[in-house]
Amino acid sequence: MTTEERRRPDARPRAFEEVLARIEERITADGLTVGDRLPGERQLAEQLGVGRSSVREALRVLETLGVVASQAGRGPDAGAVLTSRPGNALTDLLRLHLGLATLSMREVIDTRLMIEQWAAARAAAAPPPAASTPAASTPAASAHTATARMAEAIAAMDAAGDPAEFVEHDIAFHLALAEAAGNRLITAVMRALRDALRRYAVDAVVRLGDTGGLQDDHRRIHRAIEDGDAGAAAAAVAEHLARAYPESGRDS
Amino acid sequence: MTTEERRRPDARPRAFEEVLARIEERITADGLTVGDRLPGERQLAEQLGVGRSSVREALRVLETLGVVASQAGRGPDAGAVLTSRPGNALTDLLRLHLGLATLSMREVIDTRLMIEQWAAARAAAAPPPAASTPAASTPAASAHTATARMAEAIAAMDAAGDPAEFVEHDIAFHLALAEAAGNRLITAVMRALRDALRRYAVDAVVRLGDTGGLQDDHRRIHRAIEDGDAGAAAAAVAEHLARAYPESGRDS
DNA sequence: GACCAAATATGGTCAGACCATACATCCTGG
DNA sequence: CCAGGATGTATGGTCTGACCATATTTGGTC
Repeated sequence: MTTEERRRPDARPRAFEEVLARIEERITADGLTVGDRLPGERQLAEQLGVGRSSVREALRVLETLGVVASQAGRGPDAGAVLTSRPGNALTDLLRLHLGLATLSMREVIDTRLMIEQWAAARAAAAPPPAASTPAASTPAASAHTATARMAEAIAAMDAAGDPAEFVEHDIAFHLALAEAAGNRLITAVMRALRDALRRYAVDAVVRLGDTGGLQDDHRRIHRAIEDGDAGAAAAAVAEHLARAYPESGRDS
Repeated sequence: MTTEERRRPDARPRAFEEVLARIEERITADGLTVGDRLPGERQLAEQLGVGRSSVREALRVLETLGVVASQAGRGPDAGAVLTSRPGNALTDLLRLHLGLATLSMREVIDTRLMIEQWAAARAAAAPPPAASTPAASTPAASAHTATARMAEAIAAMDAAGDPAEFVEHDIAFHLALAEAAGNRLITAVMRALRDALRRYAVDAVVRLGDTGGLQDDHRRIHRAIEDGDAGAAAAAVAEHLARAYPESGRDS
């Protein structure tokens, strides 16, 4: 009975939390968006009546959450700039909690299965609306629709020389699949899941030996999406994941 | 072309990043787990050859990710203790990126739909294995299986006096639904989604006026899960979410 | 033995200093 | 007038040292 509700439910907020709240307030109130700059650390400290270290801790939190990125030096790009990188936070979150055994590999794999089935069905049901993703997600993909990148990834996997290389393109394939659904939140989660499973995936490929079956699955998924057959797409994904992760990860 | 790849891809790591790596290394290497204590900030600083402020920034990051919790004072519970609260990080992540317009409400709602359909089907397919959740998720739920809590939430919604109260129990219902699937990662994501949508949900209830339809849905979902009918459970969830969020959230 | 006061360990915060970096500015030479 | 380098300066990154707040531990006192 010693450790019972040991949080800080009340407790007056710490200085950096106040800074955090004020910065967030400023973001929503002033309508700040990606690319805008925050005041310098010293200036912010003075404005909010706190020490610079408290400001720094708040900025560190925001950086962890993928909301700001700091750059030293001078000029338009220096200082704390608002960004939008939720992916790193999710990746760190998964890695650390997997390390702490808070999450099991099985749970991560099941989550991935859920996302991919959903994304495949969704991508098949809704054809790419002209310019793929509306907002800034992957600025590099202009003429590249997600399905086209899936096809490229399949070809690259055919040409891959070793398991590690195969997995890299496999990651690209499944990421493109998630992006095809056009949901940035799910894309970010998918990216984090794949990062967490990267090593695991290499082992799986090595264990299988032959990647022919996997490639057959990939082609079937791709075709089902292009044909607009949501049911077939989801089924193909389920088969594929079952082949890649056959009941493994029964730990915990 | 001014802002092109402005990250810090190389750049020698900052001190707090080194601290972060060493702490994570220690966690995995020494097999530290929830409840274990880290050395004090001063001691850690000396061990790693950095200033205390760098240690503090690293701890702030870990706290943001829900891996440690710090407590002042003295005694067994003081200091930085390893915890496991991935939920807060996800909630903050969603809230901030919604504020930055990196994510749209529609994307969040669609993600929620995906999770609930999956969870309902999963919960229906796999009956509760005796003691619901194995690890520490909601320590209060000992004799309470997830489905039992769903029934309780339905009753509480019937008795609710105002929309805010109704939504609170609605949240409990949907959280129990997610927990019924027995995946802690998905439960954590679901909790974050609901927190992000809380205000939105109240508006939706007020707009609907009558909560009878929602309650019918809730009962149908609950019954389908108890009957083990995965298809009916998923369909009921889809209908329910369509009723609650009818094409709204078309922003961005 | 019970109770209260002092010591102490811990995180929280601040102030100031210095370094590294990278753009801005100015000065010089052609 | 322009090109190029030297200097200036604003920014984040880091350390040191100090002090405060809190909560346990310790020890003294009745």
